[in-house]
Amino acid sequence: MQKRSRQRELLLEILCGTTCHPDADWVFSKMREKMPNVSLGTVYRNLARLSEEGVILKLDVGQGADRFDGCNDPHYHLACRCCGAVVDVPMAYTPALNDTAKKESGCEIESHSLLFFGKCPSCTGIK
Amino acid sequence: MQKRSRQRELLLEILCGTTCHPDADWVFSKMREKMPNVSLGTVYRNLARLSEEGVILKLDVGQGADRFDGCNDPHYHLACRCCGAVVDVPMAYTPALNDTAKKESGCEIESHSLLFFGKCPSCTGIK
DNA sequence: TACTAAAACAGTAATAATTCCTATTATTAT
DNA sequence: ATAATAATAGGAATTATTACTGTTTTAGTA
Repeated sequence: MQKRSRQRELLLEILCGTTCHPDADWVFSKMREKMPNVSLGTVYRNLARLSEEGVILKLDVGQGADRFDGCNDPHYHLACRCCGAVVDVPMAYTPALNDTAKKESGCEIESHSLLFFGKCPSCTGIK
Repeated sequence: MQKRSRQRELLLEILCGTTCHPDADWVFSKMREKMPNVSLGTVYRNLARLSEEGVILKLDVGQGADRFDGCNDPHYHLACRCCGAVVDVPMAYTPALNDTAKKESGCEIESHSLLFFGKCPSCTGIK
């Protein structure tokens, strides 16, 4: 039987209160500000659980730690190669890509992830 | 000044001789069969170098070790959630996705990676 | 409110994947 | 052949994450 925990609720509040797509360590620091004894294991365990439940999204951006997104509508992201930021890309989510892949390959396709690499709004134009 | 090495040449020969999208450790084992003293550091260093040079592709499949592909034409992959295999998805590479993302976000987009999750041909139909 | 079962936690150890370091070896230009 | 330096082998170190264990918290029940 599933039980609530103050730790998980705080985690979700913090994650939903930012748009920075943080990693586990950032969430851990933020949680420590309000709950000084929370442990990193708890952060990882709850991030894993919430993403398995579909409450949050887990983003693998190809290098460094996994990032998480409190907004769970499927959508796409850009990883900035200048500053490392991960930002939302406001283009339509395209489930039809799954159908195309299925038709071409004959495989059962369940989902996809599309990640762009480039420069985020604040780095665009520099370097 | 860049120098050739027998290690790097063997690595490339092995990677181009398989379609299994192996990880560093698999490449290391195969190399050891022909070159028993090769070190894992050398494998990692050359995989990184060759992928930076664009000679091979580095694939991040969301869990476990990075995978590598000796075929460097941009193309898409499926990660099988049953057996862990990574297989090519024979659908057209779509650079237009970059243009769409650019138009919608105003960001500079350099590239994208599209990864499907589902079942590979040998696992399709089971479970 | 008190009691109990088990879910969740804190703190720590362990693991997996990868990178870094240093002395030695191999490659290439002369 | 010699010299300069790129690359290596082997191992240590780092990073991100997971696993373990004894304690605390939660929630159902009396």
